[in-house]
Amino acid sequence: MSRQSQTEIAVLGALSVEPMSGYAVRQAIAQTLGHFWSESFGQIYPTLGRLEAEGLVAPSGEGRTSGSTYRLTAKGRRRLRALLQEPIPSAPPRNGTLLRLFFGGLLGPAECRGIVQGSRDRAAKSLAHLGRIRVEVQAEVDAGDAGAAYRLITLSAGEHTARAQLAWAEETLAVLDALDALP
Amino acid sequence: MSRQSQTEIAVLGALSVEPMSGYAVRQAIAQTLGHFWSESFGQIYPTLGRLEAEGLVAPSGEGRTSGSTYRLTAKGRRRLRALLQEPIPSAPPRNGTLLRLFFGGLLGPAECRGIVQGSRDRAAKSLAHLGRIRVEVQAEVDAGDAGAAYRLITLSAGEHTARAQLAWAEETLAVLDALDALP
DNA sequence: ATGCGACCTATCTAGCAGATATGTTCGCCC
DNA sequence: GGGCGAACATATCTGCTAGATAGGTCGCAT
Repeated sequence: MSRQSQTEIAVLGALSVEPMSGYAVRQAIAQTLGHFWSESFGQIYPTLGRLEAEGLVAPSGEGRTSGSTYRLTAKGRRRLRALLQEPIPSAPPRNGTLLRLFFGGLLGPAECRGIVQGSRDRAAKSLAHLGRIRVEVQAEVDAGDAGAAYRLITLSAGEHTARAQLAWAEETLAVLDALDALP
Repeated sequence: MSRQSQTEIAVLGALSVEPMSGYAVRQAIAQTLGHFWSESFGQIYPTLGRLEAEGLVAPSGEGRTSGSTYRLTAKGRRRLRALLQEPIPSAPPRNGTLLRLFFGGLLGPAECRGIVQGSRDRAAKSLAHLGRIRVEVQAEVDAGDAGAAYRLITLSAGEHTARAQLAWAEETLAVLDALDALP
């Protein structure tokens, strides 16, 4: 039961906040879990169908258009809690930037600089973005939202990672300068 | 041509160091690229077959057993250099730890502590492991190995990431303690 | 001599991302 | 009021990918 269930957690989790359509689930995941999770329609719709067949979610006739809206059932909420407790499948690494830099000797310092600068810029952008979200979530914490504290925790993880990436990129640009200058 | 080619880079890159069998390619990737890359046999063997058909790698009758050993051809080396220059596909996020903590309100602080401690322990272990590799690679740098400087760069990235994860975990454990104590 | 562990080559299943196709509904400008 | 574009919504297909599984060879130690 360990394989799969990752998408299920995300979908059930999204619906645990409020009822919504498949489209809205995708939006919610991209916006609020965006910096550490993603789902595609190709996953969401089959998953919703399966979850409905199992009685974990149910249609809830609402929404702007003809689109069907789903809500979490009591059984679905129990299942979500159970899934959250399951062991965490190891995160697959796969960092394209590092793969290229590892063979950087074939490219030379100049080309590598470009790659590292791209990485630094993305980290800086991400850090700024997370900072903007932080003030929103902090406001929710101050307003007494119990779950907001946990959202702050995941936000903090993103910030730590982005700052680490930034620091590494600056350090690496200096190293590449030295490599370019010396030999 | 952007999709795929990620596995090709890793396989061609491994063979650029020295000729080896498919099994050894997997070993090499797991050992030296392990902290930011992975490949499975299910990917490696079909890829090797395709690369051979394209003339990018060629059998080089050697190796301990009946197993065929592959070497990089001149054409393959050119292809690798070209692939390294291609734009980097965005890294898929998917962090199972953060997915669970985001919905941590459903689990409670105690359960979350366990998840975060696991994350902290993995980071500490990783940091120690990377430190051991660092002394080896540093020795290669001192011995005048030109490519070793780039290996040091990717190593440093792993260390930055692991330290960030460690710092976040410590910070988060304190936050969870506070959540547990107050309400 | 056999049994263990390493080396080595596959193949299959299901998860998954991204692209694509198709249609609906809304707000708004002209 | 009619058309246009943006957001909304559902669905499917392709190919990459991880992990499991299964089979086979070889050297060596007990």
